[in-house]
Amino acid sequence: MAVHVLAVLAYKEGDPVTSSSLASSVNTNPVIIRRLLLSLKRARLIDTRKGVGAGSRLTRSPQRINLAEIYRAVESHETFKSPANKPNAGCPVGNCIRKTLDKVFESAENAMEQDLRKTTLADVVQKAREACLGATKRAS
Amino acid sequence: MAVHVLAVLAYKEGDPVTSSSLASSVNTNPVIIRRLLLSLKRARLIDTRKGVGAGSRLTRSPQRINLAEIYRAVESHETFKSPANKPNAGCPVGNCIRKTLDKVFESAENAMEQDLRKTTLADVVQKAREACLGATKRAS
DNA sequence: CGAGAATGTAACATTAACGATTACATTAAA
DNA sequence: TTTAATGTAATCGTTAATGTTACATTCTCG
Repeated sequence: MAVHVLAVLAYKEGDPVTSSSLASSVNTNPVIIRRLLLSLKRARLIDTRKGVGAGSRLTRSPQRINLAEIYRAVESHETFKSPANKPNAGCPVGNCIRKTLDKVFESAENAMEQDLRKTTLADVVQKAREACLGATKRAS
Repeated sequence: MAVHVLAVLAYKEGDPVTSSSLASSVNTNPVIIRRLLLSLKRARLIDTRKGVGAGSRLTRSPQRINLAEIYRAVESHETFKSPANKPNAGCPVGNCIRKTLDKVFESAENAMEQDLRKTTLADVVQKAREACLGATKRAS
């Protein structure tokens, strides 16, 4: 969803967009969007202004924003959360496996982010546009 | 958690282990374990026998089981599920972005699995053992 | 062959996370 | 000063995951 929102912002190229219009684009509630925008603002991906005629816009050009940044801004980094369940102290494996797995998972998440880094927001917008044209042509 | 269970199985090298003892190792309920074991059995990673003195064991040596296989067996492949929310038809971006993002995420997930493939169950067990020794030494 | 021990599985309760909704104080531009 | 927008809190519903209980089934051993 975060990507969707940013894609709309990229589409509007610099014009400030309100959370209400973003919400209607994603078919959800403005408050949900605002919470999302807060995360994005914390990550300095967008810029928000308050007041009449206000809204949000990107701080950089879409070519310079990659999906890994968006992922980091939004996700809670708990794709692989070890369960809060403390393992049985009597188990010779349980006690020591946690840290080992954490390392492995961190590496896996890094690999994923590396891959996401290859795609920019501009790429997404452009490909979406192409897909759209294809669909229109097919429908006509 | 799945990895934890399999690590215990690897530790016991071939001896059948009951879901009850696995459950007490992970500090959870036998039924949870049994549900997990079903997934693992479907993926042909383990072999379960019923009846007295029964239990589960690995079908292959731990050197020949990598974490990507375990991930595939257990995870629902919805790490990035696009929200069921249908986008607003009026939004020029929303209509066409879905498929584009799905492709990107699939690629990212593949990257992650590639990374997981580098670690075998045997690696995990061995590293956990080392971590354990270190902890013991530090405590003594 | 029968008893006991284990799995397979269904039904249901509990919990946590997320989205949705409502409400309201705050801010800033016109 | 008015008004449109954000920031934020409180609450509710839904869904998924876990936990729990229960029971039929299956297998092995005596």
